[in-house]
Amino acid sequence: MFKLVKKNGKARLGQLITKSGTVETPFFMPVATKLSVKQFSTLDLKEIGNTAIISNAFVLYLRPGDKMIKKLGGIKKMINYSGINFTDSGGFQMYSKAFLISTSDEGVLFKSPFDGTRHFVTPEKDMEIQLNINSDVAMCLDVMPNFHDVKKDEIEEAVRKTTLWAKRCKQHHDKLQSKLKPNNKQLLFGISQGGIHPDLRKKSITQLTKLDFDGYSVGGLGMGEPKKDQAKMVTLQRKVMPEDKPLYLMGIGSPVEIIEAVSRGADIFDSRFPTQNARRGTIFTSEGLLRLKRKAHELDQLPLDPNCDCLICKTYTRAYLRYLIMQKEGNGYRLVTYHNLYYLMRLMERIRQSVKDKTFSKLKKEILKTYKE
RNA sequence: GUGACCAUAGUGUAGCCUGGUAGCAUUGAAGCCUGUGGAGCUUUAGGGGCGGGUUCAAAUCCCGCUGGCCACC
Repeated sequence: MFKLVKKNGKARLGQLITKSGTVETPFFMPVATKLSVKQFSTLDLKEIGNTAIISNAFVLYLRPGDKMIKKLGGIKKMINYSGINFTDSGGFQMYSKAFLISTSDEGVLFKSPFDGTRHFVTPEKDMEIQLNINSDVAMCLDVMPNFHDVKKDEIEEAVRKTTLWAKRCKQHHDKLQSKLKPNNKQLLFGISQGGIHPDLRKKSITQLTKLDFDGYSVGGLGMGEPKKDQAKMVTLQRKVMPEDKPLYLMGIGSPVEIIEAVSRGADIFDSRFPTQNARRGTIFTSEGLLRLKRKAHELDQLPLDPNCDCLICKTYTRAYLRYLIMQKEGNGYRLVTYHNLYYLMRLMERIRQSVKDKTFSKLKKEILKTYKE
């Protein structure tokens, strides 16, 4: 369920309504593959005003097992997080040789990176896993080729398979859901593929929209494609899909790309970008990127971001945080993760507010200027 | 005092026996990171204590000095 509340240009303010509650869009989800944002707790998430996270159905199926999570009452009860939760299908893992063995029209053969055991996952099976886990929003099992070392005809083949599987996901999901009460239903999003080829991408989205999903994701991007092409795919998808459905740009989490995508009608984002960058010393600030590991900050008494009012900026100096990161102290990773996610939460908040106030373009200009070059 | 061992990049080390481009880790510098395998990748900078000998050629073999370390007295 989605309600479009307001628009400013193509930027949208909306509400995503799930069985665990309603959250305002646009929003960003930190990645919690194994039911935990790395170095972060659900208490921290609540404190910074985070409203949604995404975990990974395939990884959870391997450990601790979807049936185990079902016994524990589903994700929501198990981790006691106040926000809503998405699960990714595991399609993204096809990008990783550590997981993928082969795919066929029937499904995908994965190996467990934990113990090497093999698992054949069909679209139907994937839906069952995600329903056992009982996330608020499930994702279709898609086929994600690495478009850097793959020819166009292989991307076309991925689109074909993705559509085929989307159909089977939807049918099986409907069947499983039919037994549930209306206020207890899991949402299901389709995922488009097609790399950065407009014709393939358009074909993919068009086919998906016929299946009537609760939302539509742009998949397969955030892999080093030119920013222009990424933006083009968002524009294209927004144009083809229904306006009263949310557009989820998967895997994108840099401030500039988020605001560019919002300006083209994207509503939902997720990425490891802010958390991974934090751990590696790249900090988001009101003055642009801060490279914390530079020696120039060895004695730096300033906070990470002088204009930030997060607990970390109010408490610690760059010098101390730099030292902790250099020492690879777990606590240091946590502190910088806190700031980067806090920064992104505030950005999303400002985006929503600016759509309300009709000042989105001004905000976009400010963010682009901040991260110029 | 006597004897043994050691001395290589900021730091920690490999090579030495069987002379011939000095390798690795970390640190420094720059960049990358986007539906996360618990912290990665790429590029780059920086070196054989001092003096002498042997040799076409010495981090490598020999002598002395200096410094360290251990044992004994």
